[in-house]
Amino acid sequence: LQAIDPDVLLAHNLHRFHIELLLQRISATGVKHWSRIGRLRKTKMPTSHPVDRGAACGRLLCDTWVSAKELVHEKTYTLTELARTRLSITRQEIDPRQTPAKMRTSLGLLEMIDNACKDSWITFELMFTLAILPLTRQLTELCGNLWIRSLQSRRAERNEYLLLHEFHKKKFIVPEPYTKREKMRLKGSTESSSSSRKKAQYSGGLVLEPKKGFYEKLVLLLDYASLYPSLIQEYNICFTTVKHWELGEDEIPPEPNRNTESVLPSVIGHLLKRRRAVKSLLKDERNPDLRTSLDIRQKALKLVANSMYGCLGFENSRFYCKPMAALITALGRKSLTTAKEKAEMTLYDPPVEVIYGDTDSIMVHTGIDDLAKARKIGHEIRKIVNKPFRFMELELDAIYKDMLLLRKKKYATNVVIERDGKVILEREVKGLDLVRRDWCTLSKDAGNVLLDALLSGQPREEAVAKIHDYLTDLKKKLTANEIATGKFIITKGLTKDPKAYTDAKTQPHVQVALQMLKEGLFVRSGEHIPYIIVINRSGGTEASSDTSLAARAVHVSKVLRQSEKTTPKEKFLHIDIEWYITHQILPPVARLCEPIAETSPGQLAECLGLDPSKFHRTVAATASEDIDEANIELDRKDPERFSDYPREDRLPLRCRHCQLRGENDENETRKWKDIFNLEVDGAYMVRCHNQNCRCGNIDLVGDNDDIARIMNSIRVHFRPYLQRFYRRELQCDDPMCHTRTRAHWSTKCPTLGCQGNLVPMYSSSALYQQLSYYKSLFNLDEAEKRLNLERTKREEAYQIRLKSDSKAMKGIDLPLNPRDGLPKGSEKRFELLYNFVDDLMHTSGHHFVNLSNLFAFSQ
DNA sequence: ACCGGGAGCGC
DNA sequence: AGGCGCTCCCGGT
Repeated sequence: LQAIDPDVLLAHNLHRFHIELLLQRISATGVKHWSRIGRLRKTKMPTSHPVDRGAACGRLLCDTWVSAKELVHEKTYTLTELARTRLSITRQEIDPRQTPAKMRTSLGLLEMIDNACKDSWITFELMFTLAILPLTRQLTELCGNLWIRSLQSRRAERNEYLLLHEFHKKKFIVPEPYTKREKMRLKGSTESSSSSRKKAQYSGGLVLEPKKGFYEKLVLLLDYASLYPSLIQEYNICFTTVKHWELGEDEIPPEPNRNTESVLPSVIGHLLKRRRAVKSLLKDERNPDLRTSLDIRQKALKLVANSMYGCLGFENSRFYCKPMAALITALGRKSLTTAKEKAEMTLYDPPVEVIYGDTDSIMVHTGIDDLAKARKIGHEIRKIVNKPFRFMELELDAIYKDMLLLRKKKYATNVVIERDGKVILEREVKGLDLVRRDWCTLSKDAGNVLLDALLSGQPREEAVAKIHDYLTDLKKKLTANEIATGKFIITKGLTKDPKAYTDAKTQPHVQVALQMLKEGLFVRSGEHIPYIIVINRSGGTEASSDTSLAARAVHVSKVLRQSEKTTPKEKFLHIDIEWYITHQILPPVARLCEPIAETSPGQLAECLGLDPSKFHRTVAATASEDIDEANIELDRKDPERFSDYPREDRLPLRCRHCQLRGENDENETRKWKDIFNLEVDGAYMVRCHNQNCRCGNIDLVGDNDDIARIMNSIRVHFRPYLQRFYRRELQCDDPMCHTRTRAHWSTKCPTLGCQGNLVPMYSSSALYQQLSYYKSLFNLDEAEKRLNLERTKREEAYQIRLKSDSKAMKGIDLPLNPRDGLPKGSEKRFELLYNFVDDLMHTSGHHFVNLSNLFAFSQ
């Protein structure tokens, strides 16, 4: 160090590991002049917090772990992972427990040295790839703080310096920071739980209730550009204008006077203006080096502007001001609400619908497929919303195609991207289980397969079939032990040191961490613990205390290491396949399929080889309701129940003769009448009613061609009913509540404060009724019953009329049997058609009542 | 059935 | 060593 005298010390995890390690080794081995790791001669080596005590003062300390956490979004920030994702390098890891053994052989030692060199190089590349030094330098120049502090990612401090400089320049007196004692006193009075996250001190962003479902038409994403910074400008929010000093606890201050521009808005405005300028320079710049540097500059400006709000709500900040933070979020909520309302006030055909929104964005379902039209709608909404604002700007950020909206902050979609006139779709997944590290790869793989199927644009039935096949196959592979151990790894982070947990025994990752400590490994807060759940291995004689989940968690390395061994006796750790299916695969898979009407949790469970009846509970309310409804219909054996069946739901069959000969008038009577038009023409079955028709009013099902034609007509006629049912739209049964939403399994009304239940707008019993209607058209026995009934009625009417009117016509000239007058073989053809509808009913059976025994399809 | 701790997302 | 909002799992009561 003395010879090289570097300006920068670099390492991955420098602050929490390397500096301390260096000093520890220096003191252990008695190396002289320890303070040469810095540039100031010091005598006493600090025992703790060497960086804060200035042990390395005079040099910049660049910690790629710290910087990566601020600059890029990753699932985990180990050097191995960053090398993989950022540099596409596979880094070799060495188990620290192997170190002593390696150090004993020269070959092992060389390997260790080689490894250390490679790690240094990776860290170097990472620093350059992330542009850590130029970016932090920009931040430092902007805010006027120390560079080394920017490298430590202290946003609050950066912010503090920026404001200090600004207020000082304008001759303001700045607030003194609290002293240690004052902080202690404040904390003591308000009490605080040292452990987990604090309760929120004020309300934040508004999240609109999502209209859950699957959207096949285009969806617009409109969002406010830099919402909080532009709110500060728009409403002139400043320490000098918001009357935070005359407020009670939890009061939201009134909107400040907007006619002047105060300090904070001008600082923000300055930052945003400079960013716009840099961005426009970037647009025309061709030199790649300059482009990189300009891009870094615009990023830094954005970072500073965006972090202002967060620091206002930060209790330890010098410029902490809760009322201002609360006012900003309140205005943000208002802005989002007005954007939603204005979007919904537009008059488009079909009407657009705001299906979701979070803090600064609204998602608008256009109901159309035309990209250009959708974009136009987006820009029109944008214009309406932006009209009253001076600074705030709603932008059309993206257009989505095929969107699965599951819950607040959880959705998946394809983003429509136009590149060189071509349209490309790019997957975007937010918040779903499959983007979280605490689900095993197996579970995430399944999730991705499901999304591939659902968002591929193929028909829903096909997608669902693929999903069922995949799950069935997955189950097969799992039972056959064909899945790699690595797929079962679950990773969870420690937020505390393992020994600090009060409920350690209930948490798998804490249990594993404690086990690691026992084995002499370093484990501390912030570490990610990879583990696998194995089968309870208590032999029976021992007390079975290790049946709890936490006790069945084992560190990955143990499972992997044992699989290398050959002796079967030593393979005592068995992955708990059953647990993975029921806890890691089924729940996320079922959640993804919630809006998909073509399947159900029971069916998904069945594919995975589970007892579907056990998963009825999750859907109990909806399913049982449907079963009851359908049963009521079944119990009603009223032969006349379709006599007043709505005209629009009836099957419109036409006589092929009239049609072909052009003998049809506009008159509806030329249509084939179905049997239920009793009042018109008696209870005959399907005859042409055109008196002049060449068919001679013979029966509709004259030959085999007719059968094929009718079957097709039924298919075509039935499709929209099935589709309506598939959409599974629900509405609240509370007459005061007009909530409508798409299907999900909960029957509670999603509207806040409403206690109503959701009922299907098109229920399974309605669908069932439709099928029953088709069936009745071809049921000769039922027709006979109806004829008999009708005859009795007419006879009675005749008797009554006879008493009062001697000239009454008899009018009971009905055939005795519906089979009368039918051409030869018709009866058989009716049977064929009847069976056809019956089949249709059975194949749709499972859609009606999730796996109930109503249709006994389990065979 | 309800509650709180813990984790990890979204914005 | 910025903020709050929102699931989701688990165990305890």
